[in-house]
Amino acid sequence: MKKGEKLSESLEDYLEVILELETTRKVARAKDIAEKTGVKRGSVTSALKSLGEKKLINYEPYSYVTLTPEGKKIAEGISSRHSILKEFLYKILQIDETEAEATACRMEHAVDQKTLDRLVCFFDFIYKCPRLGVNRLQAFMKRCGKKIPDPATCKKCMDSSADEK
Amino acid sequence: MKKGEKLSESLEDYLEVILELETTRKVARAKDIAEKTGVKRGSVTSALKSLGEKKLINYEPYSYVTLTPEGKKIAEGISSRHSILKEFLYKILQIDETEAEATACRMEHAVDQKTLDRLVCFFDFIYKCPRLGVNRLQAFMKRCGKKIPDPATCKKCMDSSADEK
DNA sequence: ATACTAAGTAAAGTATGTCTAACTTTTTTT
DNA sequence: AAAAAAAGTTAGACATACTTTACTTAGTAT
Repeated sequence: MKKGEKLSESLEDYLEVILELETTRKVARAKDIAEKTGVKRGSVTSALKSLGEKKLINYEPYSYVTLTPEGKKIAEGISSRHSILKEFLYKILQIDETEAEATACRMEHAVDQKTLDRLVCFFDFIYKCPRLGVNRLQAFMKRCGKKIPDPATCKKCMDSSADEK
Repeated sequence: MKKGEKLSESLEDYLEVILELETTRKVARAKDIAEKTGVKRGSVTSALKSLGEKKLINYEPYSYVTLTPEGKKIAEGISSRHSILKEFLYKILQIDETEAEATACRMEHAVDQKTLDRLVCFFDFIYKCPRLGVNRLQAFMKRCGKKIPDPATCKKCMDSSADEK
């Protein structure tokens, strides 16, 4: 698996699921992979063969699979993308958790490393800038679309202490 | 084209490009579509047939194509997703324009309407909240990863007027 | 230990979406 | 108006990724 070649979204999903299963149940079995990814068992076999050829998993027919170091690195990368995106959707945009989860799943294949780095940096600002106050943003997002603060509200807010709710 | 069925990423891309060509050159021709999408002419023909069957474009062999009202609605939706995502990447995360463009292209197929609505709402806060001051956030993002403000800097910022650079 | 059941695999079929190469239609040039 | 060029189409091939059905292997229970 050369660095230049990039995995299909489908194979990325398999790796992510395998990592999750390895973590929660020690080993990943085809049946569980099928359930988690929502595909049939037969499809899993093909995917595992493909991942095995790419040296991303240790695959022996009729046995459970484990990630190779290379595969694990990739899986962890995807998982990290997922978490960061979900955090943005859930914590910043205040989208409900289930939906945030699903959208993060779709987005995780589309973002590159730079965007993620920037997102993390962005979180840093949002969470730490005392002038902003993350609660203030979150409160605004929660009533998103309902009403935009009028100038008077803004003035009041400006005069208040930064750390308050 | 029922509301429930959703287009493949590929077909979404074609619609988006067709809209763009209709806008900039009045009509969309297969050759231009091929260039914009980066596929060969033969592939475009197949895609156009498929879009034609779905009543999203008016397709007659050997003629240029136009979007049906339904197709236009979808294309505009995708285009809007693209713009909003690009704005987030470019204006907020301060990713350079070319890269923001490319990433938005990949992400536009993954986000749903709710996420977009929230993003727009989020922009509203970021741009309008005088306490935050969008310039402050942008300045922070520009030097992203270089250094995080120390408490002293924060204090100084808190004491300064909100609208300053 | 054998028979049963659950899990895994294999093969054949479907659907997308791409390419190439040959062919047809349209447009342009002369 | 005929020839040449450009644009569009068709057909066959390939890759991915999925399903279904039938078969094989592994694990469990008696």
